[in-house]
Amino acid sequence: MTATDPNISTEEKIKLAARTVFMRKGYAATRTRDIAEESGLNLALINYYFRSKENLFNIVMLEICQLFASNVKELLNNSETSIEQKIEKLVHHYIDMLQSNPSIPFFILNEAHTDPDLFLSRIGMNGKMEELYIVKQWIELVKEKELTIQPLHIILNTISMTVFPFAAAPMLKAKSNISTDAFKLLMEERKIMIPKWITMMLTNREREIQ
Amino acid sequence: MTATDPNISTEEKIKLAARTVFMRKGYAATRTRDIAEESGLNLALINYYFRSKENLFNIVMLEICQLFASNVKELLNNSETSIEQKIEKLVHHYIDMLQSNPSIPFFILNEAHTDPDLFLSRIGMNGKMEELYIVKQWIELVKEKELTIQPLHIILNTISMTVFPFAAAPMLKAKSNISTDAFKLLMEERKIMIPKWITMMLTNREREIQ
DNA sequence: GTCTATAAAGTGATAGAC
DNA sequence: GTCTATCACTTTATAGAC
Repeated sequence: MTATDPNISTEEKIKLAARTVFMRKGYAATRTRDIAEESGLNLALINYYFRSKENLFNIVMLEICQLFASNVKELLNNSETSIEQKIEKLVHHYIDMLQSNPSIPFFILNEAHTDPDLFLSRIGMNGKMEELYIVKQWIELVKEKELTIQPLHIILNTISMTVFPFAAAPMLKAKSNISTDAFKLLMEERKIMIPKWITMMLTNREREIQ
Repeated sequence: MTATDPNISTEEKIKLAARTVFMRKGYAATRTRDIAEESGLNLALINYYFRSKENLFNIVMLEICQLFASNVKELLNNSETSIEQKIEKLVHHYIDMLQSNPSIPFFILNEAHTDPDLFLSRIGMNGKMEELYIVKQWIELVKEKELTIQPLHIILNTISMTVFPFAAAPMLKAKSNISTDAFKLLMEERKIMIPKWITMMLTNREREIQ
């Protein structure tokens, strides 16, 4: 399904083209002419269907952010799964999703950097981290295993190791001689490895790694 | 030292203001008027001193990228230090530098995403990763300890856990109730923890973590 | 609904006074 | 060197023909 497919509506064509260009260049660097060109349609149709560039952007961004945040809150708030299971599911979910949409981290960081509060309200993640079930589980685990580590470190480590490689992929591809296919394989490896590394951090007592 | 300090030259004031605004908003979203306002000076002076917005940007970006890349290549290519020492130095170097310049990761990712090759040639890191001494050390270590892990994973993990939190800081501050000071302390903790986590990944044989 | 032509506003750059 | 005023061009948005 591309923006020039004859079987989809004009409105949808514009939205698909906008999604492509906004993700590639960010809001400010994107011209409505770029979107018109990408969609193979006329410039005036953008305003006919979406009233303004900003309105079109808000619609596109909302969809991307919902994709990025979908299931994650529920996953972390599930009282039926263990911490290890949550982390494994989270890592799989993000890597699978980012393999198909590798520009999302760049896009998200860009928007979050420009206006963090607006961004978070848009993706419906207003709830504080502290209220999630996984945090309660973590506090229990820390007590039980006599760990001194903060849950925030583990959350940061999980998200960092999972998401950052996609954001850094353009540099990585230029700096090492890694191809797009090799990068995909690398991330498939990480899908297995990251939960193991996190488990290591979780099961080793601090004095054992000093 | 700010852009409105009366003791520095007009040229330097413009460069400082440009640095601030370009880092905050990226190239495309920055207007020369924003830089003039930030510096407390007149719009025309930007072109008087720097000829064009693009030229000013190139100068500012070069300085930021050199700051970002300074010593890193030498550090990773040093044949006198162990892998663990290299990682510890690298993590300390980046966290110290990013504590003072927290917008750099956003800026770097933004530019690298827009034009990776141009970016890499600008910061003088054209050499391939494979040629660095640390990679040779790693291959030796993998053989010796019977690890099956790729060095690239460890490099990615180190950079991810170190740099990504700064890129994600705006979201983190909005989502958890963490303050700017608490974030600084968190990163000081990570300066100690990250090398330990990496050492764990390095010293545990794969079968032991399965 | 879709197009061409154009208005309206924004933005980088410069001329010329001081 | 520094400022005001303005040009030249780009870009968003709209009017109006089909």
